[in-house]
Amino acid sequence: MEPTETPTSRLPAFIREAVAEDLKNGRYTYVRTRLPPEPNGYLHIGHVKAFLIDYFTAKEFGGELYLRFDDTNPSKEGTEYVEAIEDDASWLGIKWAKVTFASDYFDLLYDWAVRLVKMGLAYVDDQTQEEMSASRGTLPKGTKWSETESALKPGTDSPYRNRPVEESLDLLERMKNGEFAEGSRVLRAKIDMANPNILLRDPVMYRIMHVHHHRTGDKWHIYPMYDWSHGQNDSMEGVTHSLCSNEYIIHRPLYEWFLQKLEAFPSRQIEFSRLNLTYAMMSKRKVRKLVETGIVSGWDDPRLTTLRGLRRRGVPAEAIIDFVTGTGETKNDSWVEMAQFDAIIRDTLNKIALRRMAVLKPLKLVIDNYPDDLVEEMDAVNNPEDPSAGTRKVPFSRVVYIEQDDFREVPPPKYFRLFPGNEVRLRYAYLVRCTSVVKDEAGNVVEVHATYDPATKGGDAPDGRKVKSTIHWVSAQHAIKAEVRLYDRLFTVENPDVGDDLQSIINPASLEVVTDAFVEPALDNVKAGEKIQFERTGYFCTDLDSQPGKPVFNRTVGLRDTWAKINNQ
RNA sequence: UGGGGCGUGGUGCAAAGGCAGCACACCAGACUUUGGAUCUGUGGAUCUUGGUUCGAAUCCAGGCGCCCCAGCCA
Repeated sequence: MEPTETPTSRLPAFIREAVAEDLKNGRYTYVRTRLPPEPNGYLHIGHVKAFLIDYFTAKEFGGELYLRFDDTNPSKEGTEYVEAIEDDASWLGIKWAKVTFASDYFDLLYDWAVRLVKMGLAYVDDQTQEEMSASRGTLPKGTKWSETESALKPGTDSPYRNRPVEESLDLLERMKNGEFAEGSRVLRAKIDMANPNILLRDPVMYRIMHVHHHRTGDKWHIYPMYDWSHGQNDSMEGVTHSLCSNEYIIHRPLYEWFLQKLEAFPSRQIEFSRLNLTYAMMSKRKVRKLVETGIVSGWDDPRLTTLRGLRRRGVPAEAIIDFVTGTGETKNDSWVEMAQFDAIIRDTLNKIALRRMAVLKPLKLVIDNYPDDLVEEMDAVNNPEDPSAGTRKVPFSRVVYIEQDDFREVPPPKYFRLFPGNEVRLRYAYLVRCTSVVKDEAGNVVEVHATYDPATKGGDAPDGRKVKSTIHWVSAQHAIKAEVRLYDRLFTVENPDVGDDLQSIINPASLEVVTDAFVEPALDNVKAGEKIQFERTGYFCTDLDSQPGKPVFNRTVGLRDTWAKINNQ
């Protein structure tokens, strides 16, 4: 029996310790976490870390997880994203106790805001956006922090800051009812315009938006800001631990201020560092631009690190989870190398992918002494890593296709594959020796001739002689034509999130479409999403574009290629 | 002359005052019916200065570096 993995190995130590301590000292008697995606785009690998931490924290402590959509900005959000996010998260294997929405709490949240106004802790401000920005006591955009001493400068109070409570109450009600134009007024918390933490300089709670909401329709004309929603929703739902990325550290004092003033259930915010992956684009805005400008084929383009893209490329959910949890979670800013992700994908696929033979760049090999009309069924292993995957028959005949790369008329040093006079093994078939080549007028090799040793059926020589190389092949008369999409990294730079000229950082070789590959007959009827290893080439996955008799394969990741390294030296 | 966070090989993570270890990457070799997988080995790190201590990556003080914050985004 395999030892089952302890759930503790999936959680960052500092979070586990903090939660355990809260339980031990009675701060909480149970654990509840929440997953707070904004339904304004598709999930990418950067989100997975937060998902997993929330999920495993709840799981490890016998608590529960809520999936709560942060739908506080209807101008950017929509139902299609809600469905896609639920679908992607389910695919990852994440389970939640229930689905909620920030908008479920709009009524209660409004009541809480009224309470704060009545307590003299919030007020309606009539300043323009520019006035507010100027009075915050900071410098215009573009100024470097270090270039100024004015960052010290406290903000100045709004002229509306001390208006009567009754007046604020009336204006807030009318804001809610849609009586005022967008941008004309906001509700602000009354905290401290001189606070060194800018978020505490009377933050905006509600802004006016005459926008249709995908769940509440036209009921509301004001919508809450993140800071005046997230913590309150956590509290309303009885969330104990609100886990988020480091960028929210400076929001924590505000998070706590609201809950203390309202004497509400004291949810606790704990932060961790977000996942940065080299060569991956994490900015939703920029990914959207890639999709909209047609640089990629859609949100599920296999070159994207969206969950949908990874899924279509053939990356198993298990590999994503192992990768993200395996990178370890700390508060350190970090950049994980894409190579590490590739290694885990290979590792996962190595155990489960069925082996098949496929020739991507075909070269005809004629075995002159093999009978013209003979076809033999060769026994081939489906997965050497997993005997239970069984074997299959592969037809062999006089003319086969081999990879162009597996033949050189003039072999470079350390090249062990086919060249005139050399003997190699055709995998699971025979030892063959190259006898001659046929060239076209331009001098290109278009056909290779060889002879086979009938005593070596299956690949072993009775006299015990060894060959240095085994190459794969597909019988020409049995071959199935296939399209193969060779994906490579989308960007030429490690951090594609900086800069705005997308076109200049796109890897022109990120997709090579091979339309006339040949694959063995066993690949005729594979269902979409099937994980296959093309022997000696890489891991592939059948694409949803596959048609009967015309399969399409995506390269998930190449095999580790020692020859490529030798070749480069 | 603002506030906050973070500093361990190339990258990511361990080591909770006691031999600085693991994975990926890199290099060398063994084995191999995938130049895959597997196995073995090499090289390489505690930001810095001082202090406490028999002993410091770990504790203390100063310095340095990187990151986040001035949306009516989340």
